[in-house]
Amino acid sequence: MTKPAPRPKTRIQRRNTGAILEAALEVFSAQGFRGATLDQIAEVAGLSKPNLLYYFASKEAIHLEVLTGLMDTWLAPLRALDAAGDPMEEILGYVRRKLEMSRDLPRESRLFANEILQGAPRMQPALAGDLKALVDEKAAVIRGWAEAGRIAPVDPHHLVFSIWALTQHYADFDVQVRAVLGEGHDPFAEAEPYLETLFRKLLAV
Amino acid sequence: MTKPAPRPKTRIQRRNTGAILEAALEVFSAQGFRGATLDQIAEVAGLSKPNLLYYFASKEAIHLEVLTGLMDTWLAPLRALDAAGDPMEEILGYVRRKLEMSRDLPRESRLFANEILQGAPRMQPALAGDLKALVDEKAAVIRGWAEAGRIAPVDPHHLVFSIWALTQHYADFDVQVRAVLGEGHDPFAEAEPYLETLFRKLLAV
DNA sequence: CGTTTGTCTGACCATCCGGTCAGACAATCA
DNA sequence: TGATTGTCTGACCGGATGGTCAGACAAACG
Repeated sequence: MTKPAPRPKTRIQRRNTGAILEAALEVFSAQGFRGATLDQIAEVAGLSKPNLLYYFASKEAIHLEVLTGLMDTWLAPLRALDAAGDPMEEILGYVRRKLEMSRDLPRESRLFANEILQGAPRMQPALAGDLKALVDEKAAVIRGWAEAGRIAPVDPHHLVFSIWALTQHYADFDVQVRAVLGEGHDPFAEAEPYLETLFRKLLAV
Repeated sequence: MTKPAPRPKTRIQRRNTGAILEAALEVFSAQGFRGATLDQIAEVAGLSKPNLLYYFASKEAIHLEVLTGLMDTWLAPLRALDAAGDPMEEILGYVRRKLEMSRDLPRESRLFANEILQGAPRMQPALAGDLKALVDEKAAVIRGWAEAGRIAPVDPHHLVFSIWALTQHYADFDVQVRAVLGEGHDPFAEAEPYLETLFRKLLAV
């Protein structure tokens, strides 16, 4: 057979591509794209390097697949923001879900952070495309709430940025947060009420 | 003469070490430590690779020198927080200075972000040492203000984290912010009044 | 059972990259 | 001016790393 391995078809393919993507997430998120090596990923996945390259065309291809495969998960919390719900509870719920993702999926957060820090060389289109569309849509919802006087007037885009910044900070800069707090702290447990208060005050009419 | 080049002594040494550190900041901040190469730094600095290694012992040594050399600049805004000043104006001033640093010194911001994202392998001691000490000191000041009823009660450490997160986000995730906002926006100009409002509401008694 | 299709690997290659070194070249100064 | 000290480079080295390939091996299926 020729080189391009078809997408998950057989049982073995599903298992191995899954193991590779999981291992790649582990390694890429910890070392960045350039810092990660195929040998590391192969070892974590429990496969040989040539076997990785039997399933994926290149290191680039693995990275891209991890990135795109995680986009849906990553944007789900924002998608769940419901125009029909109560404004304050919807936004606070979004904050809470994002903070939980930072706590439970820090590798995903760091993976995206690494990519964007380097100028998003492999994600530029997705940012200006799907992401912008989604944010614009939800920003319109938030603007509607503000204009109806149901929350305080705020710039909806920068509100979203501030939610991203404040929640992802606890995943991306985890070592710094823990170093500054010292022993005996649970950053996420402390951040939750802090952020709830912050956004309640910001949005109260 | 032996290998270790003495610290800036002659005119030429000062000029070249300066050019190297400037070039290293440029390259390390854009590519991360692992992604940067000595050839790139040498080219940006206008020197040959062996000449870099005449002035610095290794790639590691250059990186460490850039990092430590920038710490003072980086922490200056927080150091300037004055216990004797007006609480609200002091904190808003700190926010403004940090945002200006994100705008004017984005390379420095990304350099630190890269380092911390990778687990701060070369900065752990500085974080748990000088940085923690400085933050603890200023946190005590803020706690004092809160207990005196001059600002609303807040967790001072997480207040500092939120200032870092919100301001550095505009430097570190610049491409994402610009992609989502689209053409015709000045992220920093928009962020300034947004952040001022946010912190005014958070801290108002 | 044999054939076809799919899975896997050891050995290998080319390139990149951090780092070395002998010695050329330039500045300084007695 | 000659000697000393400081600056710089071309050529080279060894290890790491992404990627290839011929063929061994296993599963599926008629």
